[in-house]
Amino acid sequence: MPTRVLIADDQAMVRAGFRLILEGEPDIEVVGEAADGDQAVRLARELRPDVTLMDIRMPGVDGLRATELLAGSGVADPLHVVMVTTFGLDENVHAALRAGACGFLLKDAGPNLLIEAVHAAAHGEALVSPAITTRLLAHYARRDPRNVPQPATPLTPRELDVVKAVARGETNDEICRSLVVSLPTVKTHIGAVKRKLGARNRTEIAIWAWESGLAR
Amino acid sequence: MPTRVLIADDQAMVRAGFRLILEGEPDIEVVGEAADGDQAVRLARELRPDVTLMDIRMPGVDGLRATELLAGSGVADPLHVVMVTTFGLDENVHAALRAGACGFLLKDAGPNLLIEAVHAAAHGEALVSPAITTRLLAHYARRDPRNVPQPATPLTPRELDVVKAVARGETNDEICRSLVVSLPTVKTHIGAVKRKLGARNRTEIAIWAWESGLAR
DNA sequence: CGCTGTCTCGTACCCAGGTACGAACTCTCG
DNA sequence: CGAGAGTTCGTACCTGGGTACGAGACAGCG
Repeated sequence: MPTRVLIADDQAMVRAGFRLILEGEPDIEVVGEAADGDQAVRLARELRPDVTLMDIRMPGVDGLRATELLAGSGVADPLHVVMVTTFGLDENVHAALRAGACGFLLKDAGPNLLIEAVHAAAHGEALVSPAITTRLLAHYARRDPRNVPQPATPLTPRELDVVKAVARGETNDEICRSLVVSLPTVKTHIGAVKRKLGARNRTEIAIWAWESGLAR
Repeated sequence: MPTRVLIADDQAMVRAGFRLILEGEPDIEVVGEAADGDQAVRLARELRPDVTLMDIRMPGVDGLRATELLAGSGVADPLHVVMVTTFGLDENVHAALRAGACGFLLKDAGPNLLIEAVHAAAHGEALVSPAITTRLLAHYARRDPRNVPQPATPLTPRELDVVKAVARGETNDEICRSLVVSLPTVKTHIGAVKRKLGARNRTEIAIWAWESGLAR
């Protein structure tokens, strides 16, 4: 059975273009079109498409809000919305993800990516425009735990325990209770960790834990 | 002028498949094939392709190492390597990005994505397989600063300054010097911040700063 | 004008955090 | 078995962090 797609965009020409591209595919079927967010939500509830192509900028209820509404109302569960927009502003990407979108395309992406994005979304996977992916990767790489300096002598298991506790903001007293040891023991461990990491206080230990991906 | 592509994969069938797919495109030209990492590096230096499709698993020098070598030797500047692999293990993605890769494809991706990935890489952009993108996005969304509870009463500019300093691991003494105020002032501000954030100590302030995206 | 909020500084006190020893016990490993 | 590493605990001491006051200077605002 084909993937059923709903197209939501305020420009009729864009909708027609999308429909033309998608209907060239045998396993994709366009089941409806919406011209604004309100209509998109209503049609999604009625038609239950597998995938919704949603423009961000639309009159009245915009694409982000519409996606939030769909996510909130339990329709389309799980939600397979591919956001489509002309500009790839970071805030939009953030907002789209938060709204539960599954994919993010720029309109200059070309037909192939559109088709692939629909296929991916149908499986619950996500395809993101290359231009945006580049920034996403930069974001990912910058926070690469491997870029964080590792201690010369590795931390022992017990020391890792106290580091995690410190990174949760626990006091020494809380740590000694959660690890079921005495207070001097906690202090000993923290002292060792400080020496190994070159940290000057517990806050620097917490920072290291976050940067290195220990705390999450 | 067409995009010149080098294919590096130890399996002849895979290379032939890639070549077939890519040569169907008018603006893509396959200029060479390599069967291992060593050969890939030598050919890349010699042929100067616009884009290199690089398998991760290859005998001898693997794709990751080869990419590192290319990045280090100044060849292909900027580096346009699309990693190709059968499995999308997180560590591979991480390592590939660190090595300077520009794109990451699973071999089950289909011809369209391969072509689009080459086009994207030629422009310095990145295309990532949907299956991997999904995890990448989860990573991105989980650290969304908007998910962090914001204080009821907003922090004043000066308070934000001390929060940032705390999140850098500075002591009160260092803060009062870097902000050019007295020590009691710093303590006053930190006290106010603690009340507003509901933090019990400076470490929790630092944690909040990292979660909310203030500290980077 | 007086009110309010912010930023600033001071003094005094308390305690959690950090340092510096020493010393058991339990492992593993050569 | 002896050596070393890791974990545990103790005691003593000092400093930095945190709290509780009060108060002056300055800005914007009704």
